Amino acid sequence: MAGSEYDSFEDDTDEEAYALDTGPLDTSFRSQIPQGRLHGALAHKIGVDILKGAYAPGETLPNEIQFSSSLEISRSAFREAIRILAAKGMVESRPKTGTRVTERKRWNILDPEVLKWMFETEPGEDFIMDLFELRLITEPAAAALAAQRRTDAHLKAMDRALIVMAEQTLATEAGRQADLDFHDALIDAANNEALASLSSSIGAAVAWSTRYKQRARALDRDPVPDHRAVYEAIARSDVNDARWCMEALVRLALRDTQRSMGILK
Amino acid sequence: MAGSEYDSFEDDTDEEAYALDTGPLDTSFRSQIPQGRLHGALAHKIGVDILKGAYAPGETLPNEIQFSSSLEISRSAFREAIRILAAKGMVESRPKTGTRVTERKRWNILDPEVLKWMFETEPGEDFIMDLFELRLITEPAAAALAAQRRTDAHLKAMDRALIVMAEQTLATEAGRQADLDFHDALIDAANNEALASLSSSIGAAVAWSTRYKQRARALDRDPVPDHRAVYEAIARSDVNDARWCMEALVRLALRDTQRSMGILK
DNA sequence: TATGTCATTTTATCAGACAATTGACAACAA
DNA sequence: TTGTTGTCAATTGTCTGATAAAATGACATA
Repeated sequence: MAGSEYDSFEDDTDEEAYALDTGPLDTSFRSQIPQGRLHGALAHKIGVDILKGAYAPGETLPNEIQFSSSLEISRSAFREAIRILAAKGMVESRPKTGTRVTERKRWNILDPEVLKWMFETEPGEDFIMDLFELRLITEPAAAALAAQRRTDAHLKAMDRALIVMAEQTLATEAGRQADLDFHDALIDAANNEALASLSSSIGAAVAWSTRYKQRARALDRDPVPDHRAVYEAIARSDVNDARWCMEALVRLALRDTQRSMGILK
Repeated sequence: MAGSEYDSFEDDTDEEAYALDTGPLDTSFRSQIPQGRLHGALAHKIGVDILKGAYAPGETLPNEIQFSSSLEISRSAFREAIRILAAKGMVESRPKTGTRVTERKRWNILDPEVLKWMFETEPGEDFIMDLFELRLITEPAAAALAAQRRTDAHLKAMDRALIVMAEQTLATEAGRQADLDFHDALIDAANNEALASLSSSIGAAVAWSTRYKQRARALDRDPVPDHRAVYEAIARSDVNDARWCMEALVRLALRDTQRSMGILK
């Protein structure tokens, strides 16, 4: 598993986190150890710029000729990048008028990539609250469904993940992966494709943010007991307790995230 | 408002519903009164084919040269279409290996376009159940939040929409629009951007399906009383009742959808 | 005032070339 | 045998430059 280095969800290296913001018209995204394809890297860059507000909704981008040549990139690669952003609802193109940023309401902010870009831009507190409020709605419900529908295989997978988490902690890549594995197994147990899509999008984005978390300060709290409690409730098929324990878990995660982002002191 | 005819979410005309399925390698999408851009139409076509299972996950599509020339389309337009699908997690390209359909688990099925494509393919009962199960989780929660946070302006907008619904019914475009307006106002009242994104994606797709619904058989049930009950609870700031009424509303919508799709007799 | 025509701007599409990546396999070495 | 290295070929990726089509806004006309 562990994601082929080569897919549309480009694996960002840590270098990127240290990249200087040189404004919307630089070409640094090119020299930054050009990971992945040009169109993907460019979509990423413009997407993040839009999320940062460098281009406001309603604003039209420079036209293809100007923009692509100012970025020293071919029109085709540029257009493919724009196509990606349009597919995520962030821009809209039409002849004569040009390509303009759509109103924020229409952005697919639950798209995994958009969500990841969001967390790269140090999103506002209100957005983080919205996201966790949504998690607070869906995750406990998912846990409740999992408690009803889980099989022994699901329990086994969750248990395995918890063991790895316990010995690796979230400071290691393996530990974070185990955390994801736990949630994946839980979502799989809930047996709802739509819920799974939503949950894995958000989960991945939040997990991504924990990398910054860990960088900022080592977490003092041990995450295993909360997870274990959820596991036990699901193992007992205790629907209400599963719901409740998961709610507690998400609330703790929220606090950790707020703390790491300086919202709580 | 009412969506410019000219955006990446191409407005499909009714003609399309009558288009014959001529298999994956035809070029009919071109002559079908070519609505919108070629890349969008092609992404639509291939996307729907993937959802229908014409291309299975893991399968690699014909290479760019072959595929684009068999469709009598330029490579650039073809590539832009593929870029769109990749942005939605449905395919993955790499040199030498080609472009292959990704595993279903990675598709962004909550993307508004993907969802719309899904409903065009007469999705399976299990998918519809998953989707309504998710609505059953999120919509009552949204109604509860709306009951806490609504302003008089929200109430006014909802009331206006209900009046239009009452006099137009869901058989007219204006009536369906009023239905959407009601839910938009409700979601706006809930004041959660992430929840709004999710809810409007699903809501739009389901509303889209009601067009087929109406075509199949006129709905006997009057939808206004259920909506009115939700409205009143929100107006009273009665959180629990708002949640409960919305749950009832979604359950009724589920029954209608099942009925129209022949799942219930 | 309303309507139709037309020029202009911009994206959309096309064609064809070359570059870069990578998977497969052969050749070779330890 | 086993692992390493190198070569080849297939495919996507990128570039260039040209032409088509769409939509806006100005302008003429009724």
